[in-house]
This record gives sequence, structure tokens and C-alpha cells, in this order.
Amino acid sequence: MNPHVLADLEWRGLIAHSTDFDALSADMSAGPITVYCGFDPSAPSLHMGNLLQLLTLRRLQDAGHKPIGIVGGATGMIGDPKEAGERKLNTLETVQQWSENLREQLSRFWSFDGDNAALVVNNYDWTSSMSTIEFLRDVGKHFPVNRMLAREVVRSRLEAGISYTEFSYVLLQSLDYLELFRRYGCSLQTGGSDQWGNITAGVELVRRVEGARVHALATPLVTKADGTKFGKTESGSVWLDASMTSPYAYHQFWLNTDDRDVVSLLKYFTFRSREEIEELERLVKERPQLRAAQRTLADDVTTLTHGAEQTEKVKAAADALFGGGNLRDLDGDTLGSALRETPHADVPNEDELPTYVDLLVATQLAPSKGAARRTVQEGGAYVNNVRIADVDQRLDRDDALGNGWFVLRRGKRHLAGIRLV
RNA sequence: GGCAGGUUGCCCGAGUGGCCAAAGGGAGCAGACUGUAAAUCUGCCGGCUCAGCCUACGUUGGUUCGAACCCAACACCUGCCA
Repeated sequence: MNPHVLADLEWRGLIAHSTDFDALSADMSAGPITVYCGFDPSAPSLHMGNLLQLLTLRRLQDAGHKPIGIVGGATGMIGDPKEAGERKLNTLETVQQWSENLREQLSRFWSFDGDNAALVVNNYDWTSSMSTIEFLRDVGKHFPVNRMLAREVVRSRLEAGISYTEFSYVLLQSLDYLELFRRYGCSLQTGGSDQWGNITAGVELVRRVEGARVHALATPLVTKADGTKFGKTESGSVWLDASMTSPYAYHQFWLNTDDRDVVSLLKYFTFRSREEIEELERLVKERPQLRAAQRTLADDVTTLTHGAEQTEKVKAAADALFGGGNLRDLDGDTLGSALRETPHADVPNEDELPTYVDLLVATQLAPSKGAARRTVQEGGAYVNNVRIADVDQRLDRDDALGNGWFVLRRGKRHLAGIRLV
């Protein structure tokens, strides 16, 4: 049991809100507690925002506490109210499929051995068989509507409209806390600060029904210095699922972190010590061109998510392709394994080879032929580091590198492989 | 229920019969400079079989040689009055 875990969370900037911090601190130093965080299946995979929660629970587990992950098979059927407006309901099959994906992903981040082994449960298990009457009497009775209406998200939706379904979401999430308190003595819920209202409602329910004082912690919203949303790239969200965001793209996402953000991201998303992070912070200031902090961040987070072996592969790929050396010096196998980490396409070796414009589209380096043509006209497209001169230029088999590979590049950092087969 | 106003490209927003794929800004992309960073400057920024064509200005229909712009109906939003 590490008594300093709360101080560490605080130093990392991971505590945006808490209920009674001193009481929580006292409970935690008295012995291991059980902590939970919920994950709703609102997409086929977890994303960056969820990762922060996963790692926070991991920190608590490393300090001796027991983490429980709830997969929201029930809450995911309802959807919590968000300002943008009413959600569209997903089918039971979809929610169940996504729940399975989540369960599998959650299991990669915690330890399932020992006294404080993690547990993953699905709230569908205790809600699906509950009758409406039971729900209204046992749960609903403890929720004053006037208090529910006062909540920020609800108020923001009163004009535009909010369904009874979404309005009731908070009851389900609160019931989760009560259920985990009863089953496992769970006494801490964590989550993002956007969940604070739902989280504290659960604390309140446990207090009313069981007369017990349980706790809550919220992590802050991850923000970026340039004001854009964290966890997004030009091609959309960054996912933890390797088939949705490739490990290569994932590593590149972290590697391209702004200097102004990298230190706080190291605190949030890595297990580096305070000393190590302060050293990296110094390097960002004094030797920024080394990008030591970005490299550490990218390597660590990719390893946490996809494993050390995969990280080595994508690092080797990036080193080979961005290394600044002559691509012709790379042997075909090295080149092939590097390019296979990037988007790549096979091209049949026929008489007439496709144009680079078509290849930019085929490798998804450009979203449309018009965009691809523009990129070439702007001088932003390269084969094997040589600028492509005009839009009609075709792939030239004489340019092939080892094993029939070509390195196609858009701009400075978007790479793809082409292979003549 | 009555009256008034609105609905434009990824977002904000100008445009009130041909010169409109539609001003301006933001986001995004590329080039230069760099460190696969930021800032800055420059260019680009609906699609295609690209000197042309197609699709698009809430929806449907109409007027007109020609409509984002005029008319009608419908849908949704906002404000004022009941």
C-alpha cells in the first residue's frame, strides 16, 4: 500500500474535483479500498478519454487498491445527456458487441492477480431483470426531480428538449455505485470531470440508502495549448483498437505532441517518476530538437496500449522512414516491415502503372482525387523522397526500392507504402 | 393560437434574378523556415473522365431564357404577443 498515491495523482494534475479529500485520504491510508469507473459502449472501441481513466485506476491498483471496471451494457442502451442534443439509440446487439470489445480492452490495463485483482463487470447484469415498479420505488424515490433539473446538462437541454430516457440516465449510473458498494464495498468512483454530476449522484444515493459515506474523484478534461480538441487527428478520433487506429498512427499521434502540452501529457499518461518527468521537462526547454519528452511519451503510451513488441516495430519503422538517411540504403525486409506499419497498397505489375494521384487516394494519403491532384500541384507529394513533378506522372518501376517497395509521402509526415507485385 | 424573423459549404457568416462553387473568418492541407514542434509568411481548401461537366445554398413544387436569390406549400429554429 502506497500512502502517497493521492499526492501523486494531485501532482500529476489528475484531480479536478473530489468529494471530501481528507476523508478519502484517511480511508485510503487505513487499508485497501475498492474503486470503480464506468465505461459506456458508445463506440466500438475505447478512446483517449477512456485511457486516462484506465491509467488512473491502474495507479490506484499499483498503490494496493482494487479496481473495478464497469462495462455499461445497460447505461449504454440509454446514453447520458450531452449538450449537443438527443442521442440516437443503438440496438441491443450493437451495445452487446461493443460491450464485449470494451471488456476485452479493459482487461489489458490492469492486473487480475493477487489480493487486489481487478474485476470487470457489466451493469446489464443487475439492471436487465429489474422491474419498472422496483426501479421506481427503490431507486427513483431517492431522486428529487427539482435537484435533477438543476443539473447543468439538464438545464442546457430544457430549451431544446430532453427525453425522459436521457433524463433518467443518472439513476442507472447511481444504481451502479450502490450495487458495487453492496457487493464489493466499493467506496470510490472516478471519472472525467464531465461525469461529475453523475458520479456525485451515486455518492448521494449510497448515502441515502445505506447511510454510508463513499467518495468520488474526477480527472480534468484534457486540453491542448492550441485550443483544439485532444484525441482527434485530421482523420478522426484516436482509438485504442489497433484495427481502428494503427499502432503506427497511434505512436505518431503521441510523437507529434506540442512542446507546450508534452509535460502534462507525460504526467497524465505515463508512469514515469516525478524526477524523470522533470528531467524531460528540462530537455524540452534546453534541447527541444531532441524531442526526448515526445519520444518517451509516444513509446510509453504505445507500449501500454499495444505492447512492447509492437512499439519496437513502429519505432523501427519511423526511424527507417524518417531517419534522414537514404532510403536506398535500407534492405528490402527492413523497408517492407516499416511500410507495412503505415497505410499501404499493392499494385499489380502491369504494362501501364497507375498515376501517383490515384495512389495517393488508394493509400488514403489524400481523401479524393481532387485533393491528391492539388497536393501534387502544390509540390507536396513525394516518391522515395523525390518530389512528384506533375499530376500525370505514373509509378515508374525503375524507381522501386528493395522488394518492389516505394515510399509515398504527402507533406512532411504522412507516409504510405506502395508495393509492386 | 397570432405576429415578426430565420434555415447557406466541416463550423461561423456575407450574398436578395445572370459576373455564384457562392465574400470574409475559423478549422484543415501544402510550401518556406524548423525539430515529423510552435509562431510567422505564401498558396490551396465540393466532386469528377478537370480549358469542360456534375452536385450543392432546409424540403417539395412553381415563375423565368436563367433562381441561393422571386412565388406557394411543408418542416424545423428564434423573438414578440396571447
